[in-house]
Amino acid sequence: IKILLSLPPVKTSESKYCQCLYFTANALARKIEKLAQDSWSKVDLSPSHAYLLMMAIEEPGVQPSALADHLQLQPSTITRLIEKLEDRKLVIRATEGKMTNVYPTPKGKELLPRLKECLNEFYSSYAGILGREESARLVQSMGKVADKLTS
Amino acid sequence: IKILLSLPPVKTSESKYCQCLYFTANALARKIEKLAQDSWSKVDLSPSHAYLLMMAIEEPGVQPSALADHLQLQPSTITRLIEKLEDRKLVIRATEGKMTNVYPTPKGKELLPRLKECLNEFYSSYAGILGREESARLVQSMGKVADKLTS
DNA sequence: TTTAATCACTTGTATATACAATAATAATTA
DNA sequence: TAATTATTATTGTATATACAAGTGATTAAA
Repeated sequence: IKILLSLPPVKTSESKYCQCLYFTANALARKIEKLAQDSWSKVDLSPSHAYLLMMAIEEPGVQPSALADHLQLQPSTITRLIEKLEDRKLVIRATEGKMTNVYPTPKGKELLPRLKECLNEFYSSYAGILGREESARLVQSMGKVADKLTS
Repeated sequence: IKILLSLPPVKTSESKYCQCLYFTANALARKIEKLAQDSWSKVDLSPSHAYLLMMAIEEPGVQPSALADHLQLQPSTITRLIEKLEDRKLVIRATEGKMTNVYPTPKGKELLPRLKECLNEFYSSYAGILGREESARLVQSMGKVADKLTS
């Protein structure tokens, strides 16, 4: 007789090194990344690309340095993200002197309603699992901790 | 007169999208990753390589699948990590049929005391910033959340 | 007992991100 | 005003990880 065991995945909290912030933080980030990717797959963008595009729509002409600050990524990463969005004709860059401004194209702006849908879907997908309260609490405390670690 | 402003970095909790679990979790994970990398740079290993090596020392003959479970990484990632440790003569693989066993080499075992030092340094580095209590609480709640997201 | 399914791992390739070095421009200082 | 320094962004390269497809080895099914 074949027993379909289908072992449940090892829980993060039961992993041998679960008490280590390193694994826990990374494992959590990867799971959230996956949730987010699923939500934004409908517009065929990675979460980071989608957020960047949304920022460019909300604040046309936003500069890479500001994007780097808000998205908490390095400038070089921002350059790479913009390049891809430019390839897809969703934004354009206007360089003037040492400054660069990023503007959404009409095609990019058209995408806004769908982007918002994805955002809502993503929020719901974790709020639905964790509850609104716990989600908010977690985000808050992770934010505070991240700040403390910036020393 | 030159004013040395040296602007403080934008705080995670003040970022435009700070309320979004996506950025917060990723930003936190990246900061912790960096702390961990600093701690293990003394043995010239990435945190993941170091943990894998420690597991192989603690449990000689451990299999890639078990490593994947405990380190919460995909099997292919484990293969890559082992390859590098093998290149550096810190572990060896013994393949028997479809199974593979990973053993530390003498050179790998010698490294154990230094690995433990790094581990302690890493723990101290965040416990020193966050406090033991808060660290433990955070790890716990992140672990619980990660489990809930595995659905 | 041959065939099919499953398992344990590996390989090829892709993504997300970073660091270090560079270029171009702008702002300070001498 | 010429020389130096700082700022903004980009490029080349590297790391950490994943997914999907592939390879043997084993187990189950026909």
